[in-house]
Amino acid sequence: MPLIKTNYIFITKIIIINFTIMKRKVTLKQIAKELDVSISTVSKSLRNSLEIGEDTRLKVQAFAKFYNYKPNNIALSLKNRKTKTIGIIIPEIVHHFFSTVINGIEQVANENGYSVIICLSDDSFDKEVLNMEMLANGSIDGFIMSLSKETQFKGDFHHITEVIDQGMPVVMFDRVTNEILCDKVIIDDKLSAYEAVQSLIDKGRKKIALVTTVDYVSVGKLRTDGYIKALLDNNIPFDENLIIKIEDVDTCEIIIGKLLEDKAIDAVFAVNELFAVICIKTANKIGLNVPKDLAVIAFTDGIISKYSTPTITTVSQSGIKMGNKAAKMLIERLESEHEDEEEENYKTEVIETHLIERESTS
Amino acid sequence: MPLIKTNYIFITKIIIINFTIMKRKVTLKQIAKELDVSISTVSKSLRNSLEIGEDTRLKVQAFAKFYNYKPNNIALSLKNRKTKTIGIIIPEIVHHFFSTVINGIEQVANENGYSVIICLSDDSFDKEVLNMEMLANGSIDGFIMSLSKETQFKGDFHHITEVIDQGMPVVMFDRVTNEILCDKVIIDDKLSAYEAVQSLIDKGRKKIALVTTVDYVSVGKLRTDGYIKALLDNNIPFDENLIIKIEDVDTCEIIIGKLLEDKAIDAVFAVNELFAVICIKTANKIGLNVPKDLAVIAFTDGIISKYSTPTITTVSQSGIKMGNKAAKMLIERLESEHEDEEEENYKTEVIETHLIERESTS
DNA sequence: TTGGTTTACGAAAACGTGATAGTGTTGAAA
DNA sequence: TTTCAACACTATCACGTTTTCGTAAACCAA
Repeated sequence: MPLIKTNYIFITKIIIINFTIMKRKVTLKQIAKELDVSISTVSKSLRNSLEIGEDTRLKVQAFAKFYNYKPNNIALSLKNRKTKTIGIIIPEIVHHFFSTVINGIEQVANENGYSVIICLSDDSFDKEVLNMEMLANGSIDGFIMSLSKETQFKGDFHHITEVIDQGMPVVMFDRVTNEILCDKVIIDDKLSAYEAVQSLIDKGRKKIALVTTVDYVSVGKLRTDGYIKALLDNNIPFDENLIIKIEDVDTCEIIIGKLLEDKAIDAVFAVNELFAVICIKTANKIGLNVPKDLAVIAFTDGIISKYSTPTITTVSQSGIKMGNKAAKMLIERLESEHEDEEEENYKTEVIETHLIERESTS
Repeated sequence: MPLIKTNYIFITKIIIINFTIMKRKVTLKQIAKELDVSISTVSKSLRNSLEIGEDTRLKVQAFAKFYNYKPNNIALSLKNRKTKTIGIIIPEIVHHFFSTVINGIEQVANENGYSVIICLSDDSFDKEVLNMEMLANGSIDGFIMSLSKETQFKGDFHHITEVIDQGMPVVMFDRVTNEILCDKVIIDDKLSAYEAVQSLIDKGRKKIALVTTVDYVSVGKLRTDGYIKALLDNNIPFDENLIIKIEDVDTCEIIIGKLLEDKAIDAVFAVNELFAVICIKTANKIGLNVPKDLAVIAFTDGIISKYSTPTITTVSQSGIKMGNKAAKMLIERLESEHEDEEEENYKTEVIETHLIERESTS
């Protein structure tokens, strides 16, 4: 039985080596040297190539298994010219929506053997550019990103154009721009806002205020549009004074307080749950009862809405779904790119939203 | 003026090339070919080597700049045997504390030219092992991780020992284990819990309940210990019935409700803010006023505590600081490892906590 | 024996980079 | 004129893989 004999020799050998090269990562070269065969033979054996005789193949496999050989990812990336890694660029991570999207991306990425590498722009244009350049130099196969506020404000997207021109696919989500042609995953911000406001009107609210962001934040603008449209469609006079645009969260309480001095206001539509909860707290302070005197509805369903008192009715945009979709689109493009070069049929996927009714409206 | 002449020729040349090789990433080889010099010359020119004549050097630099040449990260990683990438393994990302830590890690990493690659274990042992194996094959230089619940439950840390044995540094934070020797960043869970409970006692609370996690979650256990010690030190009889261990968040409301039936309970110490806010809501439901009838204090300062009604007094553990520290420790080890091999002086850093007093106690 | 086909393996290239070690030309000192 | 150094550049290797191509040896048929 030659096989057993081989194994025996092989095992004694291992023990000796074990003391010399310790537990450090083994390479094909080391295995080849130890077993006195060529690197090619080792490589082929491990991929079960029929070119290699059974004896050698099994010997190599046993040896590799013992040493827990795993191909070096970096070497593979270099050779294959793909890293199986997705780069994610988002404004911030301590943020329920964004972390949910990451979660969604990671799920799909993992299922398909991809890793995710995350960079934060901190809503800064420069950091966004820097991070993208860093990742674009071979570290990743494609981007999934949401624009920083500053980038949206400046309207400068050259860094994105650049990576796309280099043949690196980009999928944008949530905060997107029309100026870049690429795959996108969004919600219908305008329609969702419209429906939210409509629901307030349906509940008999007459004077609805809007607490939104500054206009250059794309989603803020769109939600504002939806709000206005809902009013007009219901023949409600649209009043500029009922719209406040928050630039700085830290000081918004005062502005909101001023807004609520108008006691005729019986509802507030806020473009995010932070604004909403601040509205509620401010309202409480000046003696208003939510929802009796003031109904509040927020965009983006997060942790705050669920645990605030009263709980807040929200427009839920599933970050998980957006992340899933974005990852799917990116991976699909990455894997298909080999067949047909640059068939630029970019898609924009719209993820459905729905209203989660809670205590703050009723 | 030969320089200008050179530049002229060079520019016209570029335009032609521009049409042929498009905007794709340029390599040293391509530049070398176009300028009819060797790869070494190009490489050296770009690193401003004095070996290369000024003419050639400037020419190459101009060409490279025009084409926006950037060295390929993967090639560099392979060559230098380091990736300048940190692997982060955490249980979940849609979680205020963990995302804060990531933020902290990313800050320091970025400052030092490192990227972060994030994997989620979803509190599953298998996913944790899989992710670590994936990253350990060359993708990263070191790990920063917090153990999954299941890993803590099983007490199986072989995957971590393995990467450490391979010479890959690991820094653990928050959910750590004594069974692994490595750098760690923690807070003094026991002491912090002790102080929180003491503060309740100082405010005259007599019967303090504890809402905690199951024991195998290391931090939950430690915080429980602190709670008990504070009681005993104040000669308050310790009552098993006042401690409830939550396994499943979804059903905890009922258990908490049952606990609060004991009207003598005048304070609750919860090991996280989610438990705390649920306590408050449950208390309100059964007619208790927080903080008058029931004081509530929570571990971990997050978004909920800040915006809940009433706002919640918390023990703040700065995720940012923990992340900063963890990243610093890892990078320090990575950069020093070359000098002295394997000088295993592992440290455990304790990050300070402090009590943030809000409305839920007073 | 010859010619051809398997079998079983090895050599070498390629991915992109940077470092080490050459190499040929020029100029100057001896 | 020889020698040696400075200059300006090139060749080669290594990092760890996979893959293509090549080639001995063995086998088989004619």
